[in-house]
This record gives sequence, structure tokens and C-alpha cells, in this order.
Amino acid sequence: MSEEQYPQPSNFLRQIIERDLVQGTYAGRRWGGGPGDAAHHAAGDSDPARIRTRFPPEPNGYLHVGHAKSICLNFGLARDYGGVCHLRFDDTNPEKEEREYVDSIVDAVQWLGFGWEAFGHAHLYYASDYFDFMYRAAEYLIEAGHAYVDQQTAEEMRVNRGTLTGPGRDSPWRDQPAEESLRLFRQMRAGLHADGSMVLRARIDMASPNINLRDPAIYRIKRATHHNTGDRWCIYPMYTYAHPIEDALENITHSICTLEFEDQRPFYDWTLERIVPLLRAPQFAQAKQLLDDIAAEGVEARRQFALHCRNLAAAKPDKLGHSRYERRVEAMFASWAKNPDLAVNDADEFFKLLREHTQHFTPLLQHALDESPIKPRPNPFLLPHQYEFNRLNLTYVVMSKRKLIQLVEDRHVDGWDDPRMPTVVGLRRRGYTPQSIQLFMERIGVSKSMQWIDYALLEQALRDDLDARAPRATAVLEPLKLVIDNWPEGKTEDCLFQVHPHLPELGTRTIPMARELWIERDDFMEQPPKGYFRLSPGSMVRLRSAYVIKCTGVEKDAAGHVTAVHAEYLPDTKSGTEGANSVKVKGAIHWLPAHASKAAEVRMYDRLFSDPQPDGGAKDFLDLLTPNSKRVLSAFVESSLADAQPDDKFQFERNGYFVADRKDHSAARPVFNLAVSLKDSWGK
RNA sequence: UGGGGAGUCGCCAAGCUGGUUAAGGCACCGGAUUUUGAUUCCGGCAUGCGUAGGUUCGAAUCCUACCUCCCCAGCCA
Repeated sequence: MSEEQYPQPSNFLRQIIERDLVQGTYAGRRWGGGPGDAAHHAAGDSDPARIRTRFPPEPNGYLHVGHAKSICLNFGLARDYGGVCHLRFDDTNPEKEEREYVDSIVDAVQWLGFGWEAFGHAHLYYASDYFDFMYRAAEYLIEAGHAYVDQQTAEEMRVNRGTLTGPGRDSPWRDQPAEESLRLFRQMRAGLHADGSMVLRARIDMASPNINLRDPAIYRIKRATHHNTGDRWCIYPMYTYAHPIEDALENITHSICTLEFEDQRPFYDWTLERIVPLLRAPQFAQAKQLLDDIAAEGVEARRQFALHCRNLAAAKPDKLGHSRYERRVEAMFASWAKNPDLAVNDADEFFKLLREHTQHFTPLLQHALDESPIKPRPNPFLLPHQYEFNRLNLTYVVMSKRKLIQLVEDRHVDGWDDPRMPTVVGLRRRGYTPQSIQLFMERIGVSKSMQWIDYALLEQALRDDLDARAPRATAVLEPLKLVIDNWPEGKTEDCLFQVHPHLPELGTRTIPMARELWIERDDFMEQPPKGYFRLSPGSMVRLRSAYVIKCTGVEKDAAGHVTAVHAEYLPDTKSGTEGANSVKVKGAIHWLPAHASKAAEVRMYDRLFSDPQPDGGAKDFLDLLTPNSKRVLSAFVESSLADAQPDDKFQFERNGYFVADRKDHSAARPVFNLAVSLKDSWGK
């Protein structure tokens, strides 16, 4: 795997993947054609996907630009490394989830330019389809002494969890016999207990400095109709328990999530390591074989592997549990610490214990094989690993679901797809292209440090994308009448415009010049400041693709507002003719004929918030809303725009990029949204 | 105060198995071209890598101490 093969900028995730590819970490995987346990996959061929990633949204709301980063990352990595990215709905909490959101997420991911069809399969999955396996695994954990049913109230559990600095207290139910927990758990499933009356908990360590390891809840009773499984279940697994299982069943190699889940990773590993005998049954047999092989290699191999395991257990004490087999091994490790030579004497017994009671040692074995410094040993378990990246923070927007909902419900915006919203549907309606969003994500990169990205960067990515390909058009947004007094009444003359200045193959369009025109109100000033290139009394300016004109006067209403501007044109200065450059002018303004332009509604959008971090600190984000962030203008557009279809994007020259509104635009009633203004070093 | 992360130019971000002139993007500042004050093009932009020590011929990269910021105490995800 040479560097030249991967021209993309390096980041820590790419390095991890490239390392795994080089080392063949996941080379031995088989794929059963769909998600399933190892027996299912063992029956399939070797996995055609070199890596598998996943985008796992909970279908409880609309996706926003933060999700888009995760989508671009996960699907992008899979695409770049010959892998597959699964779209998986993490639907383990029926109270919050709805079919409507599933549909909108499917739509959003596709629109962003990604798909989950690969190697003849549509990799779209639901965590809820794995409930049976999750339940089986839970019973297995109970039987193995790794989980118990707790009848404390939620409040008692909270109190007994301890604090950030102080340890928790064991539940009175923690040491009840496995049979009793199993009986209760089955009753929970059968619906014999009230919601909230008991919960299944992993049995780990109530004194762990990592609070997530203080016997986390893994199943709760919740009578709610699930969008996918209906009323089949009244107990539902918790995310922390369900997620690693989902990944493992789907053969995910790199499970990539945001930084706040870092503390959760030890539990992710804990879960998979404990259920290896169930999850990876055929590989489990392979692991026993591997132990036999090592043992057969001789005294030195045995000694090395045993000491490697000891060192690992010393570094990660949680890899060893409390069964009597594990306690025996623990005792051996302790004696070897004092005298490594003892390892030689104990090696036979050590291997015998591991070989005959492998199910107790899967956590230790998993890590020993994963990080074998002695001699590369294939790790048959092929468990997925979790990696975390920095979440996107964008200035001038809010991204928390609660706040987004409030904006919609309190009618500060016109809906989830309001062009000012940072939702994917909002960006789409605003005129953002999938390419611009992908470009933005490439530019901001990914790392593990906190990132605050200026909203302007998103806008610039849109400009860069649209500048290269959007057809040009003329629109006069705030019209002011211009009368060319020396132009004959009734005369018109076609003026030629390029559709795109750098893409001549896109052709030309014409706009007829006439006596009465519309120009932009901003393009005239009665008392111009220094450096103003446009029209003012006595000044000359070019009408784009037409003639140079000289301003001769203004009309005003009773209040003194300018109602019309008068000018005379210089007949020999038409663009494209010999005399075009006979008169040099600094400014060129755009215009439209009053008799042949189309009226259109143009919606001008500003940032929703005027504070760079409306989400931060003690501020009330609603106090920081930009007043009038939406302005509706009655504008004129060139008549060729009558053919514009909803979602079509244009550069309105000298103004910015606009999109025909995907909901409201029609030929009869054209409606355009400002996507992003042109860069303006003068400052309108 | 426990645990887990992170600190490289205004904003991102490479580099971090010690030796490069500390990549690149965005922003910004010059200048050229321009009938969009747009685009494009050229040029500029960290003697410096959170701070202080140390190891070394040589440190952003290794060691020590300290500082700052973020995350964690749901039967949410």
C-alpha cells in the first residue's frame, strides 16, 4: 500500500485503515451476504469489502450539517479504500423514533451523493432487526455471571453510582444467583413487570474511575410501539450495549463516532469480548486451535505468550474477570511478576486453563492476539474497533436538536427545510449542492481536537463549486428606472451575453436594449463616496454587453427619493464593436429592459444568528437571532429564466448564486432563493 | 477533586518510529488580467509548534513538571 495510492490528505483515520490494510488485520473475514453471527458469515465467501464502516443515525429527527460530516467521512473512507459503508438505523428507543425520519435520512444521504448498494447488496439495516440476537447475548451474559437484574429505582441507581471523584456502591441485587436474574429477565421480556421497575445491568465494577463501567444498564422495560418491530418487544437494549453488537453482526471493521463516545469504548470492547463464544462461534474454535498451536511450538513460545498475556493483564486489569479459572491465572501472573522463570513451570497449566475454559479468557485472548509483539498471530475474532473524531462546530448556527426544534415550533423559521436552517434539507433548499458540502468537509478535515469552523468556509465552498458551473443570468433585485433619453422610443437592440465566461460551450443568451431600463438601486448614488465606480450625476458607466452611458439627471418624488435616473448613451461604444473601447470607464453595471423582463420573488437570506456562538455559555440563543434574516424582494429577472426548473442554480451576475425554490418556484410565479452572495471587496 | 481526550499561523490541518527550508486549505495583504468591484493568475503570510526545564551533535517530534480547553455521574443516542 504505497502512499501514492491514497492522494487524499492524511488523517489519523486514514492511517489506521491503511495500517490495518497493510497488516491484513481484517483479511480473514467472511461475509454471509447480510448481517449475522459468525456461523452465518462463515458459510459465506471471503468478504469482498476491504473495510466496512457505517453511518448509524437514530431516526429521531432531521439530519444536519454535523451529520453530513459523519456521512462524508464514513462513506468517503469506504469509497476510498475499496470498502462498503452501511446505512444503519440505530433504533433502540421506540419512544423517539419514527418512520418519517427514516425516510428523510435515506433521502438526505442519497442526496449528499452516497449509496449503500455494493457487491450486489443494499446495505441498509436496522438495529431493531438484531433484537433477537441481542436478547440471546443478554441471557448468555447473565448465565456467565456478567449481568444481573437490578430492582433498584432509577433514583437509587443514580445515588449508588457514586460521583466523578467517589466510587459507587454495589446494588443489593448484584450478587443474586444467575438463575434468579435469568428468571426475572425472562419475566421482563414476557411483560410481567412494570416499566422502570427493574433493569438488566452489566456486572463490571461499581468503583471504576470510568463511570460508564459502573454496571451500566443494558436493557430496560419500555412499553412502546416500535416503528419496525411493533409491539413484539417490551424490553429494549441500550445504545451502549446494542451498538457494538450491531457492528459485529454487520462485520464492521472501523466503527467511527464522535469524541464524546471515547469513554464508552471500554464498554464497547467489554461487550464484544464477553460474547465472543456466542458471536464468533467458529472463530472461537479457531482460537482454541491457535492456543494448541502455540503450545505445540515449544517451551519458548509458551513462555513468551504467557508473559505477553501477563504484561497485558497488568496494563489492563479489567481483561481478567473473577471466575475461579481467571483467579488461578491471576495468581500465576502475580508469582511471575516476582520471578519470570516460574512462567516456564506454569506454562502447561496456563495453556490448559486457557484451552479448556477459553470462554472465560476471551477478553484477555482478544487483546493478546490483537497486540502480539512476539510473532504476528492472526486474531481470529476479527472484532470491530471504535475510533472517535472531532464533531463539527459551525459558527453562527445552532445544532442541538432541542434548539432546532424550538426554532421550528416557535416559527422563527418556516420549517425544517427553511433555507436558513443548518439541516440537510435546509441547505438543499438554500441552494447548496452535494458537491459543495463534500468539498467543505474535505477542506475542514478531521482530527481529535476541538474544531470551530467559520460559517464563511461553508459559503466559500458553495461559491467555488457554483462558480465553476452555474449558468449566469441577470436579475435586478431592487429596481430603479433608468431612461436613456437619446434612445429612440420603441427601438430595441439585442445584446449578447455568455452563459458562462469560462465555458463558451454553454452558449450565449440575448437581452434586448431599450429606452427604459431597470438598474440596481445600489448602482446609482447621487453623492458617491470616493472610489465609487458606478452611476452618479455626470459619471459614465458601461451597461454590460451594451453601451457606455453618461448620467444626465434624476427624478425625485416629494420626499426627495430618487424615482428615476436619466442618461444618454454613446452610440459608438457597443460591446463587441470596434468602438467598444474608445471610451474607458471603470464601472460596468447590469440592466434589464423594462418592457421585456420577468417579475420574480427573490428571497434574500442573512445568517439566522448574529452571534458567532449562539449555542455557547449562558446566552439565550433566541436573543441572538438576526432581525429580518429573511427579506422578500420584488425583482426582475431576464426572460430566459422563465424556463428555470425548481432546484436550478444560477449566478445572478454581480449579485450572487441563486436557486429556484424547490417548493414554491413555477414558471408562472418564479421564486429564487439567495444561496450565497458573490464575494465583494467593495462592500455593498 | 476521579477518569478519558486535546493543545502547530486569525480558522482548520499535515508533520509527531528525532535530522524536511514547519505541508496544504480557508481568511488576509500586495500586484497582473478582467465589460461580474466576481473568477483566474502571480507574490506575501509561524526563527515558531500551550509553558518551563531536561536528554541529544540535532527536538514540534523523546523525558519531566506545570498550564489551558473539551467530554463523562440517562432506565437517551
